[in-house]
Amino acid sequence: MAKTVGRPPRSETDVLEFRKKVSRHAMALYRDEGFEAVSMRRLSKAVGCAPTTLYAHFQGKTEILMLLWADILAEMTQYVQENLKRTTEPTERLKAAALAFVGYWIDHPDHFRLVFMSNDVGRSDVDSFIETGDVQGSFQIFADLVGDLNPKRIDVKFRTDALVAGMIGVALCSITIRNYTWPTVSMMTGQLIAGITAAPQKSH
Amino acid sequence: MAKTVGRPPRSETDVLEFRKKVSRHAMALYRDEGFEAVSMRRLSKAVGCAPTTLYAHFQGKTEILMLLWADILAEMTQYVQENLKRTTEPTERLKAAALAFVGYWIDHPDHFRLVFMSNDVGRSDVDSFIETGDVQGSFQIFADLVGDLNPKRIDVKFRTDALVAGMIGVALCSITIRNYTWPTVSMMTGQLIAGITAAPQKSH
DNA sequence: TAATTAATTGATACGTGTTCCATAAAACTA
DNA sequence: TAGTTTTATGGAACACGTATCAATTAATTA
Repeated sequence: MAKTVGRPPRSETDVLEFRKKVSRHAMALYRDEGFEAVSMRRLSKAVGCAPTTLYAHFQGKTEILMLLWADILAEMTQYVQENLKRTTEPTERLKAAALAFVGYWIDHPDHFRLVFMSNDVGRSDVDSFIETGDVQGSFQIFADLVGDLNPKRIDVKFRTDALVAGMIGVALCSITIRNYTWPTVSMMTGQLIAGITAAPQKSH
Repeated sequence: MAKTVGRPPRSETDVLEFRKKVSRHAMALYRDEGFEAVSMRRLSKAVGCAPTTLYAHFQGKTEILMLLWADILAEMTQYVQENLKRTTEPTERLKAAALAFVGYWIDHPDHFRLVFMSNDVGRSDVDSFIETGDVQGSFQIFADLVGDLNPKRIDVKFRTDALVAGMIGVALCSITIRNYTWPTVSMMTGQLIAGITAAPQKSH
């Protein structure tokens, strides 16, 4: 850790600054011209650096795409909260939140594909991202709502996780298998929530 | 429809034969060397035709990949049925089936990615495939099990679809978000099934 | 056999993610 | 200033999906 001869490594702030810059341009490209527009070559041109430089700062394209996740999840979270204020009854609030959650993804299928269907996600990438507060925060709403629903607060985390996974599945099916006549989102989320309010399972 | 001069179009059997041939080689490539190995150039080499010929027979790579779906779904269906025979009690049978379903995908994440996470699926492709009996048959098991569970046979289709979507979501989350400590598959599927056995929802 | 129509081929092209490597620039210490 | 170390750059390369288009082969009827 002693001072060494030569050019010092990138300062912490420099690294963050560059990543933020890339994030901004990637988001602009994605927003303005869609998913296919955000390629390494085009992105590097927008940022003003060489394509290879991106690989010096990121492990690959996936790590860059994850920068967009935070924005999308934030937008989704806000949408859910907006459609939440209507009622105060716990079950109705949870129902409204679930409907908004699934509805958001169905209304923005490209966002869903970007976040949940990027095929080549290396495990380590996702891991580090999940530990960021962004994701946890996005799903904390549902933990709160489930907690309100179940005052005894038994298995709140487990039940919330199962609900979230189920909702993601409903969105996935509705988005990718369009021709099949799925039940309404309302019915499917209703059934998911019914699973939560059911009697506690016997542990085994 | 009158006889015309010149070379006639491909006969029905020729078309089917070629598609079957491509299917076999694609499956072999995928089984032996993994997903990345099945590329248009390599596949055409294996089949013994020019790469462009594949585009004369198929709309694109996605349509070829869907040939693999049938095999995978058949394998999955068989696995579910094998893990089904143990018990005769309806709820336990459904639980075992759900566990096997999700377990299969978790044990074969590459297959899951291939079937449910191929990103560029054109809608028409999927539509035509879904109408094939293969898919319907793969999920008919669950419709039967749900039917057995609920003798009154109310909303069997709706409840089954919601269950399937939920299970796919559980698999998706467990596969792609590895670092997060999800509840056990048993707990999550148990909650999904609890949603089915719950009292009928009020229609609205 | 000659004419005609469909199927197939080969070549070429574009943009893609990614990697390697040699070189240049930058930023620091001695 | 000279030396050293890191970062950035440019260029090339590889295989990929996909498209176009002219040339060729094949199969049929007149």
